[in-house]
Amino acid sequence: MTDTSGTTSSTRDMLIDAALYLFGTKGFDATSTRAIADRAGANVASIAYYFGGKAGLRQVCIETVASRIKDVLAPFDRAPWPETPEAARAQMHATLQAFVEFIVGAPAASNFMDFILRELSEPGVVVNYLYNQIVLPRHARYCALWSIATGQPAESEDVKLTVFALIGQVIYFRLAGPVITQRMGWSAFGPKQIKTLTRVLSQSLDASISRNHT
Amino acid sequence: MTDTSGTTSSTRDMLIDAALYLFGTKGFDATSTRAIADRAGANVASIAYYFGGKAGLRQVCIETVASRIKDVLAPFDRAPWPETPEAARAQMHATLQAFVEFIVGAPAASNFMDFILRELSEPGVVVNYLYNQIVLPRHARYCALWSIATGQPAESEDVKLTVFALIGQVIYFRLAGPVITQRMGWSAFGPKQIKTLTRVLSQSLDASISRNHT
DNA sequence: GTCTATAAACAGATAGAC
DNA sequence: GTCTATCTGTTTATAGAC
Repeated sequence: MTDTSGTTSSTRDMLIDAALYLFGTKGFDATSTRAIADRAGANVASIAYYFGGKAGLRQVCIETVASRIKDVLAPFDRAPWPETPEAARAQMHATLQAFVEFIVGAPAASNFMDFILRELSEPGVVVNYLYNQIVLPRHARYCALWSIATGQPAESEDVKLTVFALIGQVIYFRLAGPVITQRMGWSAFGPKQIKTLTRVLSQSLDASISRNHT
Repeated sequence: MTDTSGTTSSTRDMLIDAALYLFGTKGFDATSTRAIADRAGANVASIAYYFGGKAGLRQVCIETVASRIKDVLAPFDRAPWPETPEAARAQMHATLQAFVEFIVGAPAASNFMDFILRELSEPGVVVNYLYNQIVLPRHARYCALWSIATGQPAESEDVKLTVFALIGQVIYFRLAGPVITQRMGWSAFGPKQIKTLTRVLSQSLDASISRNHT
């Protein structure tokens, strides 16, 4: 396997993937460096060698996750800016669908969604980094879309809260996944379930936009 | 202070409160038994004496939280069953308002809301206990209310998911509190902010009910 | 019931051979 | 770059005095 990027990073990447999985499923404090090394098929000392220590590995995990999420969301950020309320509404629906598929469905991205949710609950530099890199620019854009669709001022308290509620719904279906699937009688969030969920949330979005449309 | 219940439980209760706070803010694994004992003004060995160990204390915390939450929600569970769509809609609004005040505002209940959210993310016996004691009976009731308000079948997939989305919004505002208050330019979720949030979520609820009302 | 002292296991970090 | 061996501190749990 030749490495065209210029650096040899096989075990380094293995360590990041292992840490992402273990931090996400068990939590940072509950994960030992030995467990990470074992899962990566590497040695304990390699963590200090590559990342300076456990804390450094966590920081690299955060940056990796932020980078990957930005890659996934990039197409939607580059979508042409809508000029009619109908176009704005359509773009919000498309974005919502992508959100649900990515956040709730996440067959491959499962590792770092769990990681993010764990980090989100403890305030600090981590949350601030994710906030500035991911949340704020996206939230501002969706507020602007909402404004175009409804005519309400984009930076009003009501619009900002409404958009947060919209995002929150999706996040919650991921967070409370086990409880929800049990109640629904589902074994997991498969393609069929994601489709149903997307339809329900889309209807709710439509109802809110219509209601607020002047 | 006389104890009419028959058992002396002062230090025991102090330990539970301390554990609830520390497990909730820092997480179970990141909390040492020494930190719990210090905060409770008790000795490390008292944890083993009363609860058998750290794991036993966690289990007692779970049961305590479930019990307190049921006490808070009891008045709403005992509300008279509505007979008209309008009455059902009104009861859903009242319940939503109570939810927001309790879950997001939670000035006193802050300790065990954080605790719950941490436990919620790791599947196992804990989640199952909370699910059967708290989530399932409440969710079923709200589905029935929704059914009365809209005419849709209470146990349909769409209604169940809609009610989960409704609950999820509120939970999310608690979970992502730091990020949201920062974006809103708020210092915290005070009474004024709670009122604004309740109004926005109520409008969203109304829009969905109206849209689905046959 | 409450405490001190300590045991036994485990954590993260590091030194140095190869 | 990767490994073994080890250092140092901290963890939970427990034995036993009072």
